[in-house]
Amino acid sequence: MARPASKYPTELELQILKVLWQRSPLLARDVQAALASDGRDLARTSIVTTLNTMVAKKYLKRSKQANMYLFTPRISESEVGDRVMGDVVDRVFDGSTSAVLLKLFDVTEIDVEELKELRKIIDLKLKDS
Amino acid sequence: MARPASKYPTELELQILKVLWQRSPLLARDVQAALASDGRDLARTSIVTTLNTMVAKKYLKRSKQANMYLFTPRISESEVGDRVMGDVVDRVFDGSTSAVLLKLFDVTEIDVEELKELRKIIDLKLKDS
DNA sequence: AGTTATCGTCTATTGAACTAGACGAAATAC
DNA sequence: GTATTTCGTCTAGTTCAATAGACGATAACT
Repeated sequence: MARPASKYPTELELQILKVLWQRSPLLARDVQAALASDGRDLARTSIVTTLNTMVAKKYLKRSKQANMYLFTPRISESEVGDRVMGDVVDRVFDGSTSAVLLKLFDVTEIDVEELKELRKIIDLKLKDS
Repeated sequence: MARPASKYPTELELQILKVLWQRSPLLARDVQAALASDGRDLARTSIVTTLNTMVAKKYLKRSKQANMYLFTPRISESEVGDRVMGDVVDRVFDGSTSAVLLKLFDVTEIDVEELKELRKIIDLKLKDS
């Protein structure tokens, strides 16, 4: 009942993770500054509150440095990608990988280089099997 | 501000849409029955409330039939796919289509037939450009 | 030493999603 | 013709995410 907790990082959490994936560990204030320079201007306490819930969710870990805390990711960018794609594939596209691929081709612009790269990957996969 | 509204159908909304994409228009009670047989057993009023918010969001339209309402999707399966993939690509994968593709290959099982199919699509795309 | 800035914790508000009960109107059953 | 079922609307409670203020402790500046 009630609104369910999201299965993977929310919007703000993802923004924070992106900052920390680039440089970590960081102090809350540095995270705040980074988000601010990305146009998301939040009060210090908003950041701190969110960082702490992310620690509770195991997205981050926290370590004391003198009298303040440093935050480090506990979940990798790749792991988040896995979870999100996994969920989208099976909840939105009913588990059909090819449906997702077709949609991708449909929705986005892919340049020739990427297409060639992709064909290489496919050929490799085909050899494997 | 508070938690923002989701950009595309939520979990329950998606389940309802899937029902209606298969057969529509339907009465609230039929939607309820369909969800129940998928293991999601909700009170009638829960379904009705949700259907009405979906009408407000323009995901559905409602038409009176005698003394009750029939519900029909106003958004297609393909459109939802577009929105979800679009958001995932640019929010989670920073707009990198190839990153998404690699992740897909990584996360899911793709059989040989699908791979061949996909290569055809790529070759076609390459000819186009 | 006294003022100012900085940290962390705790408390609080708002809005969305999820869920369902109360209630009256209308249709159906007996 | 009364009783029961079926609808729709309205109201309401719960949880989570997002946001931030109040407040006390501590550190830094002057």
